[in-house]
Amino acid sequence: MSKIFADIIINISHEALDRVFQYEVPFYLSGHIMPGTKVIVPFGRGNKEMEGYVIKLGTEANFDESKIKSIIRVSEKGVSIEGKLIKLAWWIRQTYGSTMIQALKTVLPAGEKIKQKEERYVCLKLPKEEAQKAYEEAAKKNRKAQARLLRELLEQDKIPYEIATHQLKIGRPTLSRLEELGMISIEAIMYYRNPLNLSGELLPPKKLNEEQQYVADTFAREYEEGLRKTYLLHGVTGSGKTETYMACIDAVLKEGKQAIVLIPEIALTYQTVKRFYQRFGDQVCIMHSKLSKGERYDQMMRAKNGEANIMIGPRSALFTPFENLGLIVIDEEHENSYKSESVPKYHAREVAIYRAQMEGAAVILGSATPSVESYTHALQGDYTLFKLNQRASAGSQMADVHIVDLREELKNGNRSLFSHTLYDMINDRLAKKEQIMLFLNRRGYAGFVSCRSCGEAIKCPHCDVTLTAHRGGKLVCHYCGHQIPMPKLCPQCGSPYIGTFGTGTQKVESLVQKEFPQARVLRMDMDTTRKKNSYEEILSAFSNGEADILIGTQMIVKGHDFANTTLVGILAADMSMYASDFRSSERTFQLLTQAAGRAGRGEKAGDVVIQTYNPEHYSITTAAKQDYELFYEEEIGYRKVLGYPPITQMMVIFVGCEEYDVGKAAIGMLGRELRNHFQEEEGLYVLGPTDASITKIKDVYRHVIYVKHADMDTLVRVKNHLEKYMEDKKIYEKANVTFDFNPMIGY
DNA sequence: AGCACGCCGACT
DNA sequence: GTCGGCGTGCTC
Repeated sequence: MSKIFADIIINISHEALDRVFQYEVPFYLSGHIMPGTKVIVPFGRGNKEMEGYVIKLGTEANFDESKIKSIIRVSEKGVSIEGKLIKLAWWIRQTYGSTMIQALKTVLPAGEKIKQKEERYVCLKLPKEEAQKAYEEAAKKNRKAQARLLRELLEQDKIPYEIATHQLKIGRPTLSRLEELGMISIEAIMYYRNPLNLSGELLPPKKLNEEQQYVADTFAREYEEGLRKTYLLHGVTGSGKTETYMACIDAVLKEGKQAIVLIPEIALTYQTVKRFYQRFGDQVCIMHSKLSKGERYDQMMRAKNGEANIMIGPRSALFTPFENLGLIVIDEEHENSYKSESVPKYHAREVAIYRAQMEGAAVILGSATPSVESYTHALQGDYTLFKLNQRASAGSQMADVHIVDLREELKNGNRSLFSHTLYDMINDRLAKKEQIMLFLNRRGYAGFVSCRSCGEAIKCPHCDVTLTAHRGGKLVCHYCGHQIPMPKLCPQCGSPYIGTFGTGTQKVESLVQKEFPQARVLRMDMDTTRKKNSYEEILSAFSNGEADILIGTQMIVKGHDFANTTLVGILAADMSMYASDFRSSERTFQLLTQAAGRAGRGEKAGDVVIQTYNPEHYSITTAAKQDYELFYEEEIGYRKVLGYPPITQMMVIFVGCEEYDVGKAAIGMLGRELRNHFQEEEGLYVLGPTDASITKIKDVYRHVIYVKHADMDTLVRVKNHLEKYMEDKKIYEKANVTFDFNPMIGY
């Protein structure tokens, strides 16, 4: 029988965390040891007994076998939260493809070490006179390091650890020796900051309507019975999903458990968080990408120490180290931001369900426009489906939706951005002092520059995309940020007849100002929200009535309720439908539905105008009717016919390389190996290798292979085989290879 | 992080 | 010579 080796991370909060150490698993422990298990191992020259976590088991030794020691025993503490998270990291690594280190970095609380450095101080323990004596003695006896440190400590009795080691050049062993002698102490000063600084009175829960109450009651009953299910809460915009979540969280807290609430980054605003604070007070903590590392660490520690019971945050909050996790809520579960863009490319929904299973927690997914994946699971009975069909606040009703055919407008000689319908309605609302939102789906549409003589669009020299015209005569690449001044002549043929096509938000803004000079206009897009709180500022300015018209991209359709907004104009609804991936119709439907849901949140009725060149496309007609089921039927039909997720599972093998030929050779090898090794595999479908549709980004050439199969397990097997193959052939050294399962973006 | 090793100046 | 302080590097 062959030996079993375990890769182990030693439990020390140092850079050593970046390395794994291999130990042998003695036969009497085999079966007791798996990824996540905390074990005691002999470490270092003195074979000091150290705690470590097992992250992987295998039969191969990657180290001089004679030097490999054995695990002493399983740590009696059992699998703690770190162990669970490490096991989760292992699952993520297996499922999505990445190194263990990459997986660990996504899972373990970031900034642990950084925080310690910031907060650690060297303090003087002796009274002044004794310290003075000690200093003189040290100086006399040639204990230079001690003397340096003591002189400094006599002036200020507390110096940051970093200063001591770097500026005063005191070695770490010296400090610990002095600490042992009782002359100094090394203290980590901990204090928790509350980043939102919300205090004030708690508000009693809002009265739930019948539908909400039914959901909350059913959930609470099943939870008390010990059932841990995944629920899909399909609630129309404005149906009060948040109140319903809070009622469910209440039920979980009553059982002494903790809850994680995932929210898309963009919706994580003061308003949202405030509602949770008002209901649950100090039990709430938040994660936010704009918090500093230290602040984030504080929040994670509060969670770990049981000082907080509810964590609200984006994707990464999923890894909150709660010891007693009882519920994970994913709000707006269809959002793209739940899929990680970097390796490991995990989906928060799938990881949430796995973590919940592992720790005995329930999951609630909520959306007005559930992802096709989740709805399919719900129909199959994997998830329990709840529906909220009514708007929560009485008197608020669904808006009237008008579809305008832009082709007709064009025929009638209207070449402007605004159809007659929209133009009239804007004037009407301006007269009534009601507010208007204009939504432009800018992706792939913002003003690009092309030559009328040769037809060439001006491209970024580093990326295979057209540059976007910005105000002030600059052309900007939205992928790498490259900027050039607007050329006078076509770089291809030298013709002076070059011009801007398409419309960006900046252009819409100036057109609106020209057409409606009396209106006060606010614009919100990537450019105006780059600053720290500008997103909040713009929205609250609009909410306070400081502007009549808000122009923006996707980000204006999420979350916020503006009672006085009675008109939403979608200037060009088609633009997300021609993207190269299979989710484009779904995305269009979601966007339009969410945008339409912005109108008429108050007591006044609202109107939505959708301008489109494809008025008969199902994602537009069904969004206009706010009919999710109808959309779903159409969409799932297409996915079935074309073999796309969730009917068929899909894996993208992506190769990025600065040299085109090297990348092409690498992906060619993968393609051949894939076809050879799996030619017997029933139902496996391979497309490619081929150049990605955007062939170059930031000077990196992109190649892809698409692999499809009905079972995800088969695709994971393919991935595992290729990972091994790449290691053997050293392909990783030549090119960057990543895997993406059921991608959210086109390649 | 802890431990050993090897370097270097001071003192019996 | 040798002792003790100090920095460096390694740990499966």
